[in-house]
Amino acid sequence: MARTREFDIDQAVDRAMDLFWRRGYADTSLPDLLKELAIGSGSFYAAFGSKEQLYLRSLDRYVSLQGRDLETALGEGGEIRPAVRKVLGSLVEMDLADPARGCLVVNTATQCGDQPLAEDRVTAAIRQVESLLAGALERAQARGEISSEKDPRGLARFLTTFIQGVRVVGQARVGREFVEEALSTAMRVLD
Amino acid sequence: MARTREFDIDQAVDRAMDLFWRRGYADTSLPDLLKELAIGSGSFYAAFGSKEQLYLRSLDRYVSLQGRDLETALGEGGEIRPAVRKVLGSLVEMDLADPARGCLVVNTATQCGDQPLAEDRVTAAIRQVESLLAGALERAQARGEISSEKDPRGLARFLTTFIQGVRVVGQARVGREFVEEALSTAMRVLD
DNA sequence: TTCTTTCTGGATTGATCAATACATAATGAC
DNA sequence: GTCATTATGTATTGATCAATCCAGAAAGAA
Repeated sequence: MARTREFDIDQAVDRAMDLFWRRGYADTSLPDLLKELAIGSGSFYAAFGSKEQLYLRSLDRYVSLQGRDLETALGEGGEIRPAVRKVLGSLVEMDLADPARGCLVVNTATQCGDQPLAEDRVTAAIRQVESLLAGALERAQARGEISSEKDPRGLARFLTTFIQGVRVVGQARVGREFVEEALSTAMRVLD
Repeated sequence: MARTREFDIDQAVDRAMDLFWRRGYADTSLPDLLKELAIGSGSFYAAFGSKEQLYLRSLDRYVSLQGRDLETALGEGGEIRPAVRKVLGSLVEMDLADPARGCLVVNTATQCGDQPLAEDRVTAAIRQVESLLAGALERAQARGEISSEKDPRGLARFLTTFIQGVRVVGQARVGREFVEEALSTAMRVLD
């Protein structure tokens, strides 16, 4: 039998995700990654194939975690309006706490202009957010929290787009008040 | 006296802006720039100092052009609602026509995480959009097009944030219908 | 133990990067 | 024409990049 791997692959992906998130694809060099993961280049290529493949894997991990969080926030059985408000508010808090990060999906969308594999993942991630929101809005409408005249899909698409805007403006360091006012105004489309 | 420059600096900045816009900062190499501008490296460094300086100059040019367009679209004396709708719609058309481009300001915000000079320009660009929108909304409110109960600044900040979201989602290739529905829903905050 | 297999990490590869050096060309002042 | 000055483009620099090579180490099977 062969020698066993000395590091945990999933944990390494998490660390790589964090580094790519903070510094972007181009500004994260292979030496940076090797140092962060505390492995040598032989182990790196044996485990991940290439920098690009690890990036895609990190992105998948990010989308998975993000989706789980959103699903939890929207599925707790509470009212839809405070739930959505809380989701938006937590994005603002994240941006204020660490403006350099932003959203890995948004960063990928604007950085990897012609990488088909990355593009597909970005599209899927946006669709995932739309889908989770639409489901929650439909359930809220069935419960009578949202007027039956409203279109849950349109609302979901609006919120999905607005969320991406929040992630961008959050990186622009315009201050809490700016984003909070935008957020409060956006919430009115649910009325 | 000295030899005269054989190329037009402003035109070169425009071309560089276009290239940076399409390919991003990291993926635009110096040879790429030299080929696009049709100059040698000597001329390049004499005229622009460095790749980074030319990028900042290109970004300034972009923000200036963008601001002028927005000012024109909002200042033509027409009604505010069709004007805003037209601004948003033209962004959608741009994204559909050339999804790889997106918005140079958004791309800068998400790519240059720790470049103070770029950060300041991003912040200023967002504030510029906010300011132009707030002015137009105030004028519309004075004209009675917008309820006096509404807060123009809050509306402007909302629209500014939403616009950034449109630019991101436009790059995500989710299709025209998605963005159009988001846009129609967003317009309802002006009612 | 001996063998096969896989992991490990330092050394190395060739490519490419942004930026500089430098010889030459062009310009107007004199 | 002569000269000082600046533009131009090629050749070159040293650094850094992602990726590969390879000798040695660790593991279980026999």
